[in-house]
Amino acid sequence: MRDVAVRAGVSVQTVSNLVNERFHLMTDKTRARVAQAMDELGYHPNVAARTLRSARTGTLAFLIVDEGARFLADPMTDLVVAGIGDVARDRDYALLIRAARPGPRSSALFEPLLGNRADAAFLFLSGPRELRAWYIERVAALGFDFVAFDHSTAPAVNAVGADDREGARALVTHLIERGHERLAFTASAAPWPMVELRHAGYLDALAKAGIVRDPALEAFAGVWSAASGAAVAGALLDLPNRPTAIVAGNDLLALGAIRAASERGLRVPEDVAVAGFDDFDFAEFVRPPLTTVRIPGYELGRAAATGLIDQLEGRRAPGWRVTLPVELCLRESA
Amino acid sequence: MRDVAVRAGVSVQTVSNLVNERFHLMTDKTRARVAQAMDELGYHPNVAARTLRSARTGTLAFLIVDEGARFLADPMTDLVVAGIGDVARDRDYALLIRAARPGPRSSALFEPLLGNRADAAFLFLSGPRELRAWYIERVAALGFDFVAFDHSTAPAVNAVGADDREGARALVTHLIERGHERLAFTASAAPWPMVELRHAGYLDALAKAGIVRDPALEAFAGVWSAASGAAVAGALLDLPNRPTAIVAGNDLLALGAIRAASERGLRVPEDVAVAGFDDFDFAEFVRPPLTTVRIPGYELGRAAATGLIDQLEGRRAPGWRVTLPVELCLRESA
DNA sequence: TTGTAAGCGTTATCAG
DNA sequence: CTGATAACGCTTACAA
Repeated sequence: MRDVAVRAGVSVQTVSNLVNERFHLMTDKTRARVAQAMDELGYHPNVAARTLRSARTGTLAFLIVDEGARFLADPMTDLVVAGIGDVARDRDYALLIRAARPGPRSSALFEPLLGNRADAAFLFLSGPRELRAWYIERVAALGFDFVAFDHSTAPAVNAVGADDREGARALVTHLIERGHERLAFTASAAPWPMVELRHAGYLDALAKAGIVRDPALEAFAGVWSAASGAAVAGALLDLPNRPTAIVAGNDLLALGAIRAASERGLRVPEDVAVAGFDDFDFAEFVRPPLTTVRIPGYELGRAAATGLIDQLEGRRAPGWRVTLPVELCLRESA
Repeated sequence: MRDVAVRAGVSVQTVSNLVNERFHLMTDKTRARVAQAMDELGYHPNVAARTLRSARTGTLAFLIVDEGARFLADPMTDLVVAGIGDVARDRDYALLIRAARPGPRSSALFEPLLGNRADAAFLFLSGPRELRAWYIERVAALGFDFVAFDHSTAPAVNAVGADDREGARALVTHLIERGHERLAFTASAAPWPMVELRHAGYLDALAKAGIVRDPALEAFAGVWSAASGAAVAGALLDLPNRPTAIVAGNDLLALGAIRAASERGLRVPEDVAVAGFDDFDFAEFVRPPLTTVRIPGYELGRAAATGLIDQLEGRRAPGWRVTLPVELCLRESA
């Protein structure tokens, strides 16, 4: 920066002013001269120095607690990150991604915040509810701005989520209206906030229809993959009194369930109905096309990023929440 | 850090030494005392200050040039990023993601590097070959360490890729052996290095079998989605002399092609064979199960990250390349 | 409108 | 082994 100042024959102060778009503090001529000098020298401001001085990084951290090693291989996670990424880019923020396992309580997840690498954070948490709560309390206690993708938090916490519970309710009610009475629910072993909501909605619908809940039909096992879904659904279908409908925690699991059914010579949806959640790109194109609940992951990411940046820039007061509607996609599988 | 030093009754220098694991520069007793002081004060090193002083960020940038707004919604991209992310985490690097559109040549993509936000970069480029080459030359000229996911580069450039060409050759040869002579090839409108290789392999196999290439059967249109794949494949299937096999640029496109076929009352694979690339999670579970070429995206990411970090840490000389084998997955669709 | 100088929290140098 | 001191490149008072 000093070089630029020298070359343009001004003070570093003026160069700094230009970089920070305080144009009213200089004549147009000066501005042009400095701009030219910056160009000629290929000058680029040093983010570290700026951060050190201003305690502002221009970076947002996406903090994820996930069981799997390949956490970014999950389609829903990706959709959310994509939404955040687009907004961040448009509003000139960088995005830093950091993952931790849902193991022992540790602040390692917050390194980007603690080390002054990021101004604020997105919390995408899985694991037991108390552990999630601990993370949220911790980051709040540290005084950072953040938003959680978790509606089961204190109202003061910024939160973004979809109406998974209502979606599950609608889906299961639909199945019940189609005459199903033995409805299974499957999800991964690792707890996720949205899955808890889906499960709650499932129970809501059963209760409302007066169907007694059968724990044998609720399986929380494996991971979020089609292969895992096939194994879990297979076990359910091998039950002496097998379910007539399987509500899978997401579309990948549903895909596995369809496979498990066909391996057993069962037709979908005639012998067993299968439904999923998320409406991933492939859902409409598999056979039979998947009945599912569309979760607007990309839009969730956008909403979270917009809210957080607004708050950082003083345009929104903390304590906001966003709940996005979901859409029941009735296709052929259920 | 000064607070810690005061509390422990040592100099800041000693604290710095501890933080940087130069344990031989202090007695065990000092070390314990400083560690305790750090703990009590909840001290955390400031990354900006360290970066400013040491010109090292501990951050790697993933730079992607992609047409789509939702660039992170692409499964292959995600797999690669997941592989990078895991290695980065294990070796204590943060990952910064930055995207740009393949529009006018601009250095905006390199902001993380130029602004000293990252030490090195992964280049995941799409777009016309000259544009990709321009980006690579540019970042090389700027003197940063980087690795490209692109084998069509000068040998001095670090590159990581899969053997897409050989995979395509094997796949198409298989189809030809099954008696197909009218083989279509589809891909998105936006060029990608790996797709160029797949297309080249397709042409290799045709040439070897003495089949004359028919440009009418090669469609580069739309985006990487099942819906887009259905449209493109549909057009091909409506041709007066329609192909008997469709080699889709990836599995999503293949899924769309299967849908397009079934909409036209064509059976897969009896009336038209369909094959894809990538072997996404769902490929094995759709109906009919997809014949595809497995591209080890996650492993590509790991290889790139491992190589780049090794190089940064002086354990590998620049100019390395990694080519990972692919696997032909013969299932029922072709 | 421009210039000067202090200081952000580290690390490196060099003397004790 | 420890302590003082000078950078790193920028922002921000405050002075001119």
